[in-house]
Amino acid sequence: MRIGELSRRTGVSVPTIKFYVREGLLPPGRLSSPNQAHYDEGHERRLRLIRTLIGVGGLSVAAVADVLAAIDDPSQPVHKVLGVASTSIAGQGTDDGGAGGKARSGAGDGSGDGSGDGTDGSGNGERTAAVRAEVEALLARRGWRVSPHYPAVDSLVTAVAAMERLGHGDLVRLLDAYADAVEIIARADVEYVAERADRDGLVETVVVGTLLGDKIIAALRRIAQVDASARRFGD
Amino acid sequence: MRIGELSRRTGVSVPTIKFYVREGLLPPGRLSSPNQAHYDEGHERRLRLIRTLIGVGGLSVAAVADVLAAIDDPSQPVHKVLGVASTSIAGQGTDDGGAGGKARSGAGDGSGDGSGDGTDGSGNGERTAAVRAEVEALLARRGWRVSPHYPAVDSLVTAVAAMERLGHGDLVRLLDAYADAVEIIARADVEYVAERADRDGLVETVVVGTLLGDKIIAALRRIAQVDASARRFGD
DNA sequence: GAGAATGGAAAGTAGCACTATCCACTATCT
DNA sequence: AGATAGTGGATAGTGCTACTTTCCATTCTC
Repeated sequence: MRIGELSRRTGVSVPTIKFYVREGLLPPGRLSSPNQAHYDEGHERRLRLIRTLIGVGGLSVAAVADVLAAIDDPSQPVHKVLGVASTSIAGQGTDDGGAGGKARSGAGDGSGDGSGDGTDGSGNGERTAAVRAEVEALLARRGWRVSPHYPAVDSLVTAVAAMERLGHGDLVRLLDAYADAVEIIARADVEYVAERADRDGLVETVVVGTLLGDKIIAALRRIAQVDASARRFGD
Repeated sequence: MRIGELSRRTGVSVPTIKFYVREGLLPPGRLSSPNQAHYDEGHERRLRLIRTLIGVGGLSVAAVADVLAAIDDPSQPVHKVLGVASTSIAGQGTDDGGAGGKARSGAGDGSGDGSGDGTDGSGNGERTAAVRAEVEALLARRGWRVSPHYPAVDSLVTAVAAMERLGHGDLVRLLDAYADAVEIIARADVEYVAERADRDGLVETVVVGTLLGDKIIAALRRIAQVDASARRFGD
């Protein structure tokens, strides 16, 4: 098929498709003449994936490029790809919290206010270190064997530290219940992956399952909260 | 304190603070003279919350404005605020999936591409309806009593539909395990809220706990996946 | 009373995700 | 063979968001 049909089938405009090709999200079509290219269902599939990652997954175009590059690289082990996917998600949402002053720009900065300590938000550095220790204690308590450099550990530390900074440190008590719950989820995730021997598109499945899975879990939590609340306090 | 100190304490630049005041995220300081205003710890607290919502929570400035307005309105029941928070999160991530073409704008919409069906991506409308039925069956099976108009239900439907569209409909089988897990989480959440009688700042706690809680749960899931995977397949 | 800080308004900027416009072709219909 | 629509490739432009910069007439602080 040619670009027009690809556009019609996916609902993505022709200029946008061209844009994705330029950005390296979508491989170019196969040229049959200097200005005539053909696209196949692989392109269509990929394009749908891109739109979902951007639209439902909330990733930026650059993040999608990273994720897709990792998916396409057959030498990447699955967990590495997942790492890329996690940090790509995180890239648009897990950062800062009241320290330096820049959250989205990232131009020159150069550690402008690198005063020894104290002058800033609220002795941020040591706080984060304390939280990190707390988190590592949790992992040890759980017997979860994971490298402390795994990006998700950083996300966890960032989020917990943010809670404490806001004066909601009490919420940390919920972490053990969350860990219980998450074990169930992770077991199901891994079980699902384990039972399909076909490695074809497995990496994509993992990425989709993880990214969209997060959205699903968040939505289910809201719904379950409503129900639990109704149950606890009577209708 | 004056704006300079507020800035120093929180690490947010003076112009940015002014910007937040203009946008209605932060109430203006109390004027003592025509050009001299005072800010208190309430402002500081609020400013930290804003930065966290934007930075860690990934909300847009407009979404933060909505959430804060809901938090501040004492006539809003907690679940309504949560609804606003959910949709504010969703606003930057749960939409589209391959149909209309715009994903981030959201200006006038008015159900723009209401073509009967077919011409578009892949008979999207009926698919979504089927998914919705599936989701409602899940809720019924679980005995979760929640209005089907609750925004989280829409998010859930959107995410599941996106999975199916990508050819990963199999993943839906994980939903029951997720539901089990999420019940644990929601019970803990509600329990936590229930045991603090002080309604002071309770709404804020719920919002923070929900928004940051999602990040925490996602991070924990990644970590637990790594562990479960190692356990399943041997080191 | 001099220099720094403040409030308020308005204009400017950087990044992002597209979108529009061109151009020289090619495909297809008639 | 000619008209019309579609194509690849490149460059420029658009709209939106989240700030920044620049002003200026005060006001605080030393």
